[in-house]
Amino acid sequence: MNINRPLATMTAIAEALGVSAATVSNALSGKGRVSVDLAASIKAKAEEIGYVPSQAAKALRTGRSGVIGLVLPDISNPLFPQIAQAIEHAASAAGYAVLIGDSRGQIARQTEAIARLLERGVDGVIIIPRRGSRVVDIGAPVAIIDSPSTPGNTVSADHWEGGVQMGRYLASLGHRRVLLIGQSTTSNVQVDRLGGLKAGLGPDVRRETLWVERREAEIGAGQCLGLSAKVAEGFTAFAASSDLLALRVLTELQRSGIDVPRQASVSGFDDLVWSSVVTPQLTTMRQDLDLIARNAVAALGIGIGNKDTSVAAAPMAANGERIAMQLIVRQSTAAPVAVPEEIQKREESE
Amino acid sequence: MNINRPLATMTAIAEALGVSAATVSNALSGKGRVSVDLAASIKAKAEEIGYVPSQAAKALRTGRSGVIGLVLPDISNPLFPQIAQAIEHAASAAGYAVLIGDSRGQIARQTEAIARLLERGVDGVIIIPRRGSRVVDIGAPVAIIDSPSTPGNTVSADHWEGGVQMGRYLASLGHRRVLLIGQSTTSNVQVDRLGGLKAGLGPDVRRETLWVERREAEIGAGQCLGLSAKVAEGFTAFAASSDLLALRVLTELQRSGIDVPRQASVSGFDDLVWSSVVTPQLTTMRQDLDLIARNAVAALGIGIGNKDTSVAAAPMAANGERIAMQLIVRQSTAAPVAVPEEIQKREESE
DNA sequence: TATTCATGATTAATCGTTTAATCACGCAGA
DNA sequence: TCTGCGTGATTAAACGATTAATCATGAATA
Repeated sequence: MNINRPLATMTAIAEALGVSAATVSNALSGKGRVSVDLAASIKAKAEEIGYVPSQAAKALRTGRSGVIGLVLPDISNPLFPQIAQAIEHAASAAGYAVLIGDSRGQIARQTEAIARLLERGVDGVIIIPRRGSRVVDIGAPVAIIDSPSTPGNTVSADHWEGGVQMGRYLASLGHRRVLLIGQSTTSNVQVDRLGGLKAGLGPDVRRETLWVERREAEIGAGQCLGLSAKVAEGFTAFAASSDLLALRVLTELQRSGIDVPRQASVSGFDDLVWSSVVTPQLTTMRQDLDLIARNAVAALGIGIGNKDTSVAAAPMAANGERIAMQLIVRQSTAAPVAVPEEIQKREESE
Repeated sequence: MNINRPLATMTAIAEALGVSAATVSNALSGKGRVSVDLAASIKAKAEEIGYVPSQAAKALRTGRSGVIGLVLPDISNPLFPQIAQAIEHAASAAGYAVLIGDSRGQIARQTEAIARLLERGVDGVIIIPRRGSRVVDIGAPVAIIDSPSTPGNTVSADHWEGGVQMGRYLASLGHRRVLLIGQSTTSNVQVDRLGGLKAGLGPDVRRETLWVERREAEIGAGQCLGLSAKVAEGFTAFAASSDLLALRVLTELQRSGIDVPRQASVSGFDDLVWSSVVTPQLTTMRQDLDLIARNAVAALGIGIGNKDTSVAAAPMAANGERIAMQLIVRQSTAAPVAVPEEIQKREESE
């Protein structure tokens, strides 16, 4: 395009204006002492020749790359696009670029992925750890987005409180028999969400918990979870710990000829992209990912500013910010139809 | 962790062994002339002190950052996780790191996102352009993953041929009345897929095309598409241009009390994560994203090797590799039930 | 007139690698 | 003995920005 692009350096500006490179640097950064008119003409010249600072040189000199790493051990996580977008946005607002760190779904490679990022000279790392895996000290600023109940967590949605909200909402609709559905008990996030749900539903609501991973160990993966039987038992609401699970629940119920939400309500968590395209649209809890991302980046920024990287992680781990979740009511939840008498009786006698 | 980490430089190795830094560089890169035993002891020392080359210094000196940018204009694309993972893997195998470029869903910001990546000194950019947006010459190596029918496309799945496969499969099941469902006519990918579907279904199959975006302009977003009416008309198969659309179709049909696949078959494209968790599991076409990613990175590698970046894009645009798609048959498709007589008659009379 | 001081700009070193150019040295051929 | 050459290593100059230290200049003060 332009032959002078590689020449668009500070020295080039300096030579063109007959000043020293240091002056150019000072003018552009506004740090040293430069007369206003010289600074103006330097900036004009920079603009004119299309000057773009060399990140490599800056990184070499300052020891900061202006890049942070983002590690998502479970990249198949459907929330990934939204998280990545939120982090990228927050990071670029803070002047950072984001490098992808992928551990290819294997927990063991999480450390390896982090190491690769560190070799690339990232100034810090944001990690969304896979279910319960611990992050070792890596000698660099780290922000962990997991769950408030995870030790070392830096910032995350308040999954418990989100569960409470959803639980209260379902109870307020009149549901008195709710099935809580989680994928795995090793996930702090899911445990929190279901725990919150129980608390929110209150003591007057009967509930049962279904852990899909455990059930699948018996019946085989991908099999029906036997939800229509639960409806027959009198369950009127199915609260899943994630939209993915909610989707599974929704389609299984529909397949069994159960009308959602008339005969059974279904709710999820995360507000994934498809939540609003399915019929009926899914009621769910949304995380404020933008806010979470901003906090994570901010926490990192503090750490990066720290000279001593080995202790930088300590002050950050202290905050453990928890971000409120937002209830998104759509079509998959409604008040239950009148409970059949025989079930109501049995329930009372129990 | 170790105070000597910042000291783990080439010069440190050189001093420790009493040789020059140049010799260390030669030994480690295997380029210059170094005696085998000296090289061995240099490598040993490097290992010992935990030497990690400074990417910044290397980038400054060589003019190559070893980083490529990945631009996904529509980051909410549910295929993003898989694409990102594939690209990251292919890139790291080729010695590159991947920087996220996000245009926040806005087509106009695509160029802006690319510019930001370029400022970061990326050696090349992989772009998955949003529906039909053109990529301007950016004076750096670019690989475009879109559709073979897009001018400038570098590598992509053979969406048309994938459509043909799916069409043949549906026809072979015995479907004679198929509804093709796409989101937007501005997407080359979707147009290709539906075009291939038509070709694959052959002349004996009656079909109609539903463009959701167009329909929603009339009925409003998120409304029912009136698919049960189509079933009543005699349509036995619904072939969507993406899994997201297929999911919408599936749930709408189920909501209407239509049994999938007994009364209607549903198929999608992309094999997204949820395809196998819904009930019934979705029949779909899978892209070989790993192969696509490898090709894209390879194409970039060629370009990066080129000194003259302004013409580097030219030889790459020439290949336009198309990667075969793979049919994943699951539960959402089956042979149609016998067609009701009156419909069959009407069809014949038309 | 001599001293101090603020201002504005320059010098030069530095970050860690790469690489072309150079050098020292021993050995074979003339 | 002198020249030429291959081998193994060194020198030194980049790459482009940052920054502490220095310097020149003129105005204000003693």
